[in-house]
Amino acid sequence: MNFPSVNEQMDLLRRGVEQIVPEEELAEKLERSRKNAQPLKVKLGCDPSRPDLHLGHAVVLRKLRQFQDLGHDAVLVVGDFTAMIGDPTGRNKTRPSLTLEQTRQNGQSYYDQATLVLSGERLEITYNSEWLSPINFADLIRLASHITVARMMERDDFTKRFQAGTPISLHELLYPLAQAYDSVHLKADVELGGTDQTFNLLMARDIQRAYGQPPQVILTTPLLEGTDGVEKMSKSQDNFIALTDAPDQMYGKILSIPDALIIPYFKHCTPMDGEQLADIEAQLARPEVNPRDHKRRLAREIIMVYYNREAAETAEKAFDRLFIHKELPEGIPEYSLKAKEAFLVEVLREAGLVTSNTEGRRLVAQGAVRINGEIASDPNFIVERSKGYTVKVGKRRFLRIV
RNA sequence: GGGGAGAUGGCCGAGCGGUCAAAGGCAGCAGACUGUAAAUCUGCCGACGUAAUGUCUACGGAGGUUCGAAUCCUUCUCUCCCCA
Repeated sequence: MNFPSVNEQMDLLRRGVEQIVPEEELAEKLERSRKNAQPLKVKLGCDPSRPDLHLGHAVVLRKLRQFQDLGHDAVLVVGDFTAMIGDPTGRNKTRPSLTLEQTRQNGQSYYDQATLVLSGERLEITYNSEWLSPINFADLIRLASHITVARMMERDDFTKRFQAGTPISLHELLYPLAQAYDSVHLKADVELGGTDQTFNLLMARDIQRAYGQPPQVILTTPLLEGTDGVEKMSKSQDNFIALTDAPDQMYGKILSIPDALIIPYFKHCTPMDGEQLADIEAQLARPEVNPRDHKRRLAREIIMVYYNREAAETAEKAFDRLFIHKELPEGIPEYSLKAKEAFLVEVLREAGLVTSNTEGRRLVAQGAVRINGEIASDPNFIVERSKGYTVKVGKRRFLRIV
């Protein structure tokens, strides 16, 4: 196996990374791996309770991909066992405990989505129930004995919650230990994670040492802000762009991000290098440049990462038609009336455009519903079969009634 | 082990016997404006209902008092604080 030079590897790996702890150790590990022609084992944990991946996840996945491209081995650890604890980083205290079957399904789905970014080669997927489940109480005591309460409470969100008086269950303290033990079991050389994982990743270093292993190097990637520009991208905030979003959806979502996110998104979601980024940044600084044009480019670039150039161009055209020229999009879902006639509002609800009849009425009252281009003002409008209607609700919900 | 406080809509948080589908804020949705940006302004924001001073469901769970309870009582579950 031929690895690029250590300097070359470091240059690439450092890019877009928040922190490498400790950097010299990574260089040493790369050096040794090169000398012995032995790839590094790079670990990334994934949460099987939320199997929907978005651009935020892609930041760290892309970093892992770089390791793969350099010739190292990626290990995805599906935290099916730790999911029973629920990562205390999340605010949700109670997570529905998943059955083994569900975690396997989610794990598979995670894998399918992750390979949109990762290479299928040099990729291993593991489930931590495999080694955590057989651990007995004595093992657990031994494991826990290596860490003091004070050390555990250093973790930012534990401290905060403790001070704020919000409950911390004892088992939550075990989460970092469990995750750390994963690294021991796998003999990980490197572990990747978002900056919110820093504590957990560092914990593994201590535990690995306690078990007589060389500690892993940790590499953290920034948390990408969501489309609202305020909160971190997450499904629960509904500010995400899913990896599996259709090109049209991606395009629309990207164009609605605040301007301040243009650079971060270019940086973390596209293959642009430092020079190209600087160039875009310089252009955006000029008053005569409309940020929208760069946003359009950003949208195309991101779509090209997950689809291809044609898809990007098609999405852009569809967008222009819909929002700039205010024409109808292609592929409007159709709904065939079962009865001879029906209340429009009920049809909308059945078609999933609104969640309740009340919401539908409300929207009609607000002038948000158009029938064949005309604002519908009658909440009791009745649609008749075979008349054919094109209905628009709000800006982006369409339905063709036949 | 003892004492005290608390659990309200997606979240935060007011209410403390009727006028409460529950103030206010955030989030969300819609309209205006625009670059589907941000900011701003306006309206909406449990369900059902053509509409109503209408019906149903809802203030941790279960009972009870009352003409009437988010509000009072009993009990259960959960949480926080102080003392030991």
